[in-house]
Amino acid sequence: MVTETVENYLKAVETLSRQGEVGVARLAQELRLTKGTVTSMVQRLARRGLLRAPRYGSVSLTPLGRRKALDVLRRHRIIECFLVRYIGLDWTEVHVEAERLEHALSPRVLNRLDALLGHPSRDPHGDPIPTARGHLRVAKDVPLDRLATGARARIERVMHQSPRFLRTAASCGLLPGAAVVVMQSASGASGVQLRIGRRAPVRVGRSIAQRVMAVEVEQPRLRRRASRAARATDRKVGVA
Amino acid sequence: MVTETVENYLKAVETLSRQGEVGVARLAQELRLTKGTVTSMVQRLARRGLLRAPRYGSVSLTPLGRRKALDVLRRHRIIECFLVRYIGLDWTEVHVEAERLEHALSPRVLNRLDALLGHPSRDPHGDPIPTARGHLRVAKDVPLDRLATGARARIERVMHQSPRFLRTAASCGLLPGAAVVVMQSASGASGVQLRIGRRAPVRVGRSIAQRVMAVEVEQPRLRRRASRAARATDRKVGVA
DNA sequence: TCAGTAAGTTTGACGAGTCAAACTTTGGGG
DNA sequence: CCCCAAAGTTTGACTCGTCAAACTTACTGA
Ligand SMILES: [Mn+2]
Ligand SMILES: [Mn+2]
Ligand SMILES: [Mn+2]
Ligand SMILES: [Mn+2]
Repeated sequence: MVTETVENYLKAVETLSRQGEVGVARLAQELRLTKGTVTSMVQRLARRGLLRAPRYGSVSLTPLGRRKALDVLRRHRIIECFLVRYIGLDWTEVHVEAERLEHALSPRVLNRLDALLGHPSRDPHGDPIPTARGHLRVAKDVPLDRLATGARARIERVMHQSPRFLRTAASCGLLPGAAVVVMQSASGASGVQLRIGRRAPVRVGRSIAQRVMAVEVEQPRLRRRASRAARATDRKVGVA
Repeated sequence: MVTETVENYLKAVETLSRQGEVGVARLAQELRLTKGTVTSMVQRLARRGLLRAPRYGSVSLTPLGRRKALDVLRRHRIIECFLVRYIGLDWTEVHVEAERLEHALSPRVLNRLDALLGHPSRDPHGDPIPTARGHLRVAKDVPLDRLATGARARIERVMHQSPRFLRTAASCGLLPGAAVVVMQSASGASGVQLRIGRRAPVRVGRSIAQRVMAVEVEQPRLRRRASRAARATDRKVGVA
């Protein structure tokens, strides 16, 4: 039986592994546990065939483990969509709620929810939702601080789940779907200067710019409508 | 911290205590655990001030324990309403789903859900929903096998959660809100003969009649509209 | 009245999940 | 090349929730 705890470990390995090696220390930090605890748990999961855990090496998911991790991730993100759309929660707060509900949702209910939402492909933060068959689309977006001066781009996702961070991002219009123009690209520690939508240009610090992902837009002068999701969120957050 | 396990114990004590003494054996049966396990758990909960557990006596809830039990029950029943109304699950199946979700719902989400549903006072089985302040209305309904011949009544609730049982009840029209006339009252083991709605009279066995609760209707000839809940359920179950 | 049975308790054991603290390995800077 | 801090592991202990099996108490009905 896969407990809530096990699901959380697997999900953590999956998400951390998208940004480099997954060490015990990193996992321990993510899960807010001690290193010793993580070492022993990781060894047990390896014995169960869910992880590979070479001694002193980087932890990785087996196909089975990955499958289960993506199942959890799918539940998590579909729940987030649902909480925003039907329950009326703010996108800055849904993460914690989903963190608990993701373990209590039967396949039945999940499927109904998915259908009710029209089979969404992204959650409110712009993160892709794994398919029911366990496939996760790889995003080819880039953090704002890698964009060159003059680039035009569309915000794809806002990484990092803390409400503090998300509120800050939202307050300057950095929401999935928003259009941005880079007035002055990031250099040193000074951050990046942006025009977001039709707002006055603002300077965005490195720590934020690193965590907001965007894709460059090819046809900049062609006026595009913001996506439905972006407009809905705008209303919710009170963006003009 | 109140774990899922503890919540289940408290809820079980609360519901069982409405039908007599709550002994360890009865609790063990309800929770599908051994007597020994229940004894020790019940003693721990007593130490925590949630239960009273006199040696060899009947278990009961302290005010604190009762409060927590009713909170869980409230969550359970609101979730059931939600699953029927928004997710489209059948009333015969919502119980198991709610059994897991009831432990994962934050007060925030619960309140939104409650509002979304228009603050329902009963769940799909007709069971009353405790208020947010922890008050549970006492029902003065009576099982079908206590009704006299000629009595006219309205079904209030169908006790017992097994899908098998609920499907059987539904198949002969015994749903909350349905109108019944007692053609022949229960006697011996023979069950009761009923006219349910406008259907042809049927004989309902004791085991069923004992678990379907009804209230006598004063003005039998005054044609009353079925409650909204009853009609919704009728559609779902395919009742004419 | 008292024997048999149902109800309740105790005991000893276990797996999951966790921590603190001591210990070992690894890898990069001097 | 070597040292040492960071990363990883081990050890010993603890709580929670559970079981099986032996034991004790209470009640019922003959
Ligand atoms: Mn979680
Ligand atoms: Mn998300
Ligand atoms: Mn439950
Ligand atoms: Mn119910």
